[in-house]
Amino acid sequence: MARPKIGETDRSNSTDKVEKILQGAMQEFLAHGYAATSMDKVAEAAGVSKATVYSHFQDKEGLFKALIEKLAKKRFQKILGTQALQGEPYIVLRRLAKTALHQMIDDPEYQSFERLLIGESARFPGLAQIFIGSIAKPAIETISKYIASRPELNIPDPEATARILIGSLVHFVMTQEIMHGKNIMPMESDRLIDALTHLIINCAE
Amino acid sequence: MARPKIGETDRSNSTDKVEKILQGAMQEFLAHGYAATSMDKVAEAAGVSKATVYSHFQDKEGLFKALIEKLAKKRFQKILGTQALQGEPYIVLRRLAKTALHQMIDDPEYQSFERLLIGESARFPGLAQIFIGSIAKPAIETISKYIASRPELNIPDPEATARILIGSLVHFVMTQEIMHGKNIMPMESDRLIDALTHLIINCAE
DNA sequence: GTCTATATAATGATAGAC
DNA sequence: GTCTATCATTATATAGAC
Repeated sequence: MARPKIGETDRSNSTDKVEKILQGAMQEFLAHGYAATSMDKVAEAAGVSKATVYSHFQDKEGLFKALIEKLAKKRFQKILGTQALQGEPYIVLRRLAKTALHQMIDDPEYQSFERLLIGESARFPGLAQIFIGSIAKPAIETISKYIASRPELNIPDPEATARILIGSLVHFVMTQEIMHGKNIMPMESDRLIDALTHLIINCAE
Repeated sequence: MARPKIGETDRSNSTDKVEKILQGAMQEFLAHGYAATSMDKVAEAAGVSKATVYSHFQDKEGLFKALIEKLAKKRFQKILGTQALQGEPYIVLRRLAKTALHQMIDDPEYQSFERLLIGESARFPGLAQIFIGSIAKPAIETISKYIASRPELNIPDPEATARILIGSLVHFVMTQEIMHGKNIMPMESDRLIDALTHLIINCAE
């Protein structure tokens, strides 16, 4: 709604529409990007009229920002819901890499989200930064702390090494899936995982 | 260059227009993306009329594809023009990483190109594949061969390791520059280079 | 080959009925 | 709050003059 008042009891009717609009917006923006998505299509996908969309969101840009922030929060929950990082590095790092890789590969929504954020990162730098701050940064910090907690790994810069780990995985999904390179330069994901764990673990020896 | 046709007069004028159109298209598409770029703006940026644009390119999609293919070729030249990979791994890998990283960081056109290709990789999968085949694949192959040529590195899977190297560098530029994360999670590029060379070199010991 | 002018369609956003 | 109907603008693409 346009002006929420303090202490106002939410009308569930209205909240439902907002949710439907965000659902429709997600479908359209993720499929076609920002500029190629029309408010008519959003309204149609949401099952409401266009005027209703404009009664809940100021304009196209406002709707887009609200959607991206919602999706970033959702991803944040999904990723931080992974298993706690503790135990033998060989086990933990392999499981971490395998889990993260397959979560990205098996999730078309994640891939569309990446396309959208990167594609619009010039027009909406603040939204890309929300993604960085709420997803990439905590992920790197978590891994960095784990690496630092295992002195037997003998890694002088845990944070930089965490970036190498994450960067390798994300870029693998970027080339193979998001940019459709898996038929042009195929590689089993296990080979990447093996090579990564080899680099990180065997360095200590 | 252009194929000379019998009886054609004034062909250099026409070729000039094509070049001007592609220049204008580059400026607009790189700045605003595919959908948000109008043929009017392309014509204006190129200094020609819109009808002239349509006389040389079938439609917006055709112009876009021609531009991306041209840019991919240009990048291909630019990247393969790097120094030959031979010599001591510590020297070669550090120089490679440093050069590649700064070429990407100091090149806004590259960053816009990445935004464009990834953002449009759902609508134009073939164009993303051209990029993969003409840039990412040869780069990985070159590094892979170098790694394989140095058995003292003791790396069991050179190709997967080459992907880790490239992936770390590209993803670093992706988060820091393209997605504007350098103020949110800052890191000196030298730290990444140090950590990478540490992982790859010290593993052999 | 290149231009000006225009046809046709779609877009973001709003007015007013209920 | 939600809808239908509509406005003003802008888009892709083309016709016809020179």
